[in-house]
Amino acid sequence: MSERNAGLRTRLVDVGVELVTAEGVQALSLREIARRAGVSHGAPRRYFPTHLELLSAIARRGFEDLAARGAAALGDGTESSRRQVATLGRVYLDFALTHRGMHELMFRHDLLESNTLGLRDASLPVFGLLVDLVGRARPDVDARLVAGALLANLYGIAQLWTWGSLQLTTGTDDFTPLLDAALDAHLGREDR
Amino acid sequence: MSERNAGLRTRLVDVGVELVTAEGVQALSLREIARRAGVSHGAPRRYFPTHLELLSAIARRGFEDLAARGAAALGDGTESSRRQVATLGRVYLDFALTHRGMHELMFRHDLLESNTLGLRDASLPVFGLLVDLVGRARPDVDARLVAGALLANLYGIAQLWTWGSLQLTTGTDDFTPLLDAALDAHLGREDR
DNA sequence: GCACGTCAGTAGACACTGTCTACCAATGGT
DNA sequence: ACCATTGGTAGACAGTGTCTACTGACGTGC
Repeated sequence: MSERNAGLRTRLVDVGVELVTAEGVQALSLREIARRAGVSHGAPRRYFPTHLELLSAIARRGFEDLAARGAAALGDGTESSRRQVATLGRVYLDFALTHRGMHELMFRHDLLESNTLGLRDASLPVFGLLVDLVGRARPDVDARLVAGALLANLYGIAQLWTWGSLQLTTGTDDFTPLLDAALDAHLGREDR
Repeated sequence: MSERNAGLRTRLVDVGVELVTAEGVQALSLREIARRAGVSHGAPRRYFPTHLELLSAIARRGFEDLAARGAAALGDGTESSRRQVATLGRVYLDFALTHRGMHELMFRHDLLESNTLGLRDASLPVFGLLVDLVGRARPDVDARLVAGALLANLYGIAQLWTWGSLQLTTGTDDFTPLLDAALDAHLGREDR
């Protein structure tokens, strides 16, 4: 515990990340976070004028974490762009399913202050990279359109899967077939 | 207003449907619904033991509404299965974007009592029909898998579009290109 | 050395939420 | 005429986010 008193601002976000990871979004009440940080319920207001801004700061950690995992998985980027998109998709789905609370928070737009500059800054480059890779993998189509459709597909799979709506119909408890189906659909089936 | 006193049970659901349509999910507090129905805040408890069960009943109306619109749009089903899936997709996206509050509620699993029998009963047949049509349109693949992936794609498009995350990147304010991209991707491009 | 203003956090109030419990008034059956 | 069940009221309770008044501590200027 070196950051026992590392500034209340970051400590609140730390507590929030732990809390949403361990207990989910509904546990992220302002007063509970303050309690676990060992301060009064009015203290967070000094750094986060509203509850939503604190939640946005916590979600921002999620996007940064996801981006870091993506970058780590891509490595030096020597693989084909097609395979790079595949690994990005797998990293995203893995993240969404192992950090369900955080993933839910990251896309609960009613809980986030979307004009929080940091949020867009942390989430946009991921999408930019995806557009770039898709454009390289399929030079024949509108990359932004296909990337958008693919992103929507991945997000939808993540959501329906966490709700269990797809295990019943697909039969397995492995989302790989779904992921491959989406990648094949949007990028075409080639090397595998 | 013939149903001025049509039984509190259905009146509460009516009020909820109006409310979520007009003001969104966050307006659906138990006490506000009771207020607008002209009863005390404890009255709903007689018919809906918990808030979630009332919300589930409201969401059920959404699924029934959506299913009715789908059936009406399909007509007698003389078109090709490929085109039938296309119309279903368009009906769904239209519904999601013109009834944003209701659509959000329908997929807010943290607000719904999933073991509410009526909910699964109202939402499953829609998916069953989709699997059936996909199987007819693409007999060469696992229909349940492709239908699941397509459904996830449509849901993701609906969500990202309502958040405005896709208008920026695709340029237009018409979701048709995205819908067509998803359909072409999962069902193959043929008649158009 | 001392007043002064700023900063960080406390404590309490307010309106609102969902749930629970005690009560009450009507209604219909025997 | 009595009684029990039904359908709804009213108040309490713990919890929430926000707002405001207040309290110390700290550094700076004089």
